[in-house]
Amino acid sequence: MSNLSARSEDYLKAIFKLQEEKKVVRVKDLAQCLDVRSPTVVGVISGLKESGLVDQEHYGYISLTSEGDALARSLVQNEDILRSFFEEVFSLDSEEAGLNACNIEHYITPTCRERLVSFIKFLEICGRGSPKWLGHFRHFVLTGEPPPCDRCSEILPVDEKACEKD
Amino acid sequence: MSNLSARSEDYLKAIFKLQEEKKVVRVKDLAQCLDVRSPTVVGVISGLKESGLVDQEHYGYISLTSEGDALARSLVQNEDILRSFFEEVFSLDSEEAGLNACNIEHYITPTCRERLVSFIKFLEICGRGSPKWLGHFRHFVLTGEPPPCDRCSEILPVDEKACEKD
DNA sequence: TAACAAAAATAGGCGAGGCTAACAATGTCC
DNA sequence: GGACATTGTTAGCCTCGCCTATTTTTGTTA
Repeated sequence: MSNLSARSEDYLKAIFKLQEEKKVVRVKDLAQCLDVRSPTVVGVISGLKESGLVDQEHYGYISLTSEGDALARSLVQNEDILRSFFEEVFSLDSEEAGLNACNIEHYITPTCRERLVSFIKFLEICGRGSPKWLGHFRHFVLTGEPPPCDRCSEILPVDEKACEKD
Repeated sequence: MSNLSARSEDYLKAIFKLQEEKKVVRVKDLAQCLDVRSPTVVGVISGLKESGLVDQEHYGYISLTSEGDALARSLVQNEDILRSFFEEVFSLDSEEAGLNACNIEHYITPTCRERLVSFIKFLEICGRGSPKWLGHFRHFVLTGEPPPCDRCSEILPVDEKACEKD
């Protein structure tokens, strides 16, 4: 995808996010954010500098090159798509959705990503973000009770209508 | 999850799968399957032996201990769940679904896995594997045309019924 | 401005998971 | 049973991403 290791992508994403919220990014911030020690950051950053994705002057702040920014932005975007999916469809809480999204983001193929986007868009179109069947699924997850559409598709048109109201 | 690196999990899964189809597993088979050289396999396997997950006598065949077998089975099962999801819900072709599943399997949290299982079960219950909305989604993915349920939920009960027939 | 605190960089080490080249064991076939 | 091909192992090296200990630079403050 990006020719970078998963870990380097993590560093790039972290820089991007920190830049948004803090304006300047220091080695120390990154270390804290990624839960590693400063020398580790220095090492990885030096690789990203060589790849032309990151700028930093000696003992100075860290920033993304335009190339690095574009890449980081797309990675973060992928992560956001995944998080939305996990939150909205799978009803994971924000933290767990984020964890899954962050870890998985490196590995999904472009088509898979595209399908995720489509799926979320589909939800929007077909039920303003939450079509009926999704409510049924959430109910199923929480209670284990089979969804009402079960009955619908087995019995009468009358009941189908009832289900739709559900 | 398993306290093992993602890569070690790959080796374990590969042994499990090869064992199913070939009965005996050799270093060479694993090397081919994982696209690495024999010495690499020997190195990783030696770690798995120390962890008590794999058995092998000197210059002999490789097999899973009962512990290794149990672990590998659960990993492969997770992978299968993901593949089903990608194939059935996202309409990815078999190969791409497998690729995503294999790469992602290491990273999903237990709750996320559970939701995947629930989701697939939900599809089974609510439409014998393929409820109407899923057909609509597939159509949406292929053509970009908005799903009919869009119209349904905006207009009249009569049309709702029409949608259900769709 | 000199001293000290904070942050970044360097030096050097470690384990995982790759590799090649060389060597050892095993199996097969005349 | 000896020769040779196949396969597994060992040795030794590399990169990545992590670490601790130490040094260098920068910033602050008396």
